[in-house]
Amino acid sequence: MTAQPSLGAGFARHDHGSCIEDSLATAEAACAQARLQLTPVRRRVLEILLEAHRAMGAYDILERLRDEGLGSQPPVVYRALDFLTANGFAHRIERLNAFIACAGHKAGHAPAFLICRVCNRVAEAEIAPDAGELGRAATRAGFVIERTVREATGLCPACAEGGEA
Amino acid sequence: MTAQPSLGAGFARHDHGSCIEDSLATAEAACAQARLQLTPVRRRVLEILLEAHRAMGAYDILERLRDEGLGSQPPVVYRALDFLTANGFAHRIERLNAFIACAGHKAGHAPAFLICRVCNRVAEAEIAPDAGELGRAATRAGFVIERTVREATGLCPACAEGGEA
DNA sequence: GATGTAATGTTATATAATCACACTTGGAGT
DNA sequence: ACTCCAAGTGTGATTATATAACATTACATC
Repeated sequence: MTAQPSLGAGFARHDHGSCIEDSLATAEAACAQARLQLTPVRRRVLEILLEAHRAMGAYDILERLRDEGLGSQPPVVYRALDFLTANGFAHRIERLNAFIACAGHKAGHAPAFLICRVCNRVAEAEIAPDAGELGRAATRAGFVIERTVREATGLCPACAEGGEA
Repeated sequence: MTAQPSLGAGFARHDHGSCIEDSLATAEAACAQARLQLTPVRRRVLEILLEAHRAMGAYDILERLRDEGLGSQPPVVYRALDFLTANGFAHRIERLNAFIACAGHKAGHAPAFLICRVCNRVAEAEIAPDAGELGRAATRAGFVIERTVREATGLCPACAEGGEA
């Protein structure tokens, strides 16, 4: 879980600098709208996730915060991450016990993730909440879905092409 | 993660005693076939999972093993779980950091899970490997899927009916 | 019976997450 | 201005989950 420079969402290159600013601005607007407080710690954690543009472990983030004097104990980062994930600004990747900034932020969406096991980059894909066989299976079983986890591990285009494994 | 008596797969009642025996027999046959060793520890861990018939944490299982003198340190249970999951006899539920016996065991299947957040029971549903939007998203992105995680959290029929939350 | 491989035993440690409680701050009501 | 409350933060300790590293055993094969 080392921090490295990165390419983009969907494994495609894009204008990274502006995407950070845009996302932050969107988050700020959304918070103002919903009377949520994007406090310094919360804002900085989101920013760190946006800059990394890949999944980061809570303790990796904490290390950065510590360097910057913004907090030094685990609860600091976990509280910020709780806030960010609860409000859709970031997502938890269960498979990695890690977190990633939300790409796109449409309210109430059900994201799916493609995780490259080599370069560790993560792409986010939008998916209808109860779509697909998971939803059908739930209906069949009389199960009420509240949240879904859809994560695929494998090889991203770049890593699949180069020496894979 | 306390062990409790339970009902069944798919949240439906079924003959539990025989389902344990059947699954164990199937596992034994499969191991014999594939020249895999279903050693005492491995067999017992599978049995524990089958009896619980719900997701169990590794340390819950370890506690049982310890009581029975079958092993007392974490690596014991993790190695057994690695074996069982690698060979399709059990599955890891990422969302819960827990494990569950496989219901059905068809080779090379891609299971999905319905997890009740109240009673903690888990139902397993069979799903085509790259089916659905996750597969389509991967194709679009040029991503090679090796493994998928599909887990839905919510309310099982019984808990949805009674006082939910 | 020497050798190789798979499995197990055991100690220590790494990694992830939460609890519990004190403190600060900024607004609402008076 | 004062009190109160709620949200957020600081901090130390603890719990939960998982792996590393290395010694030992068990068994098959030659």
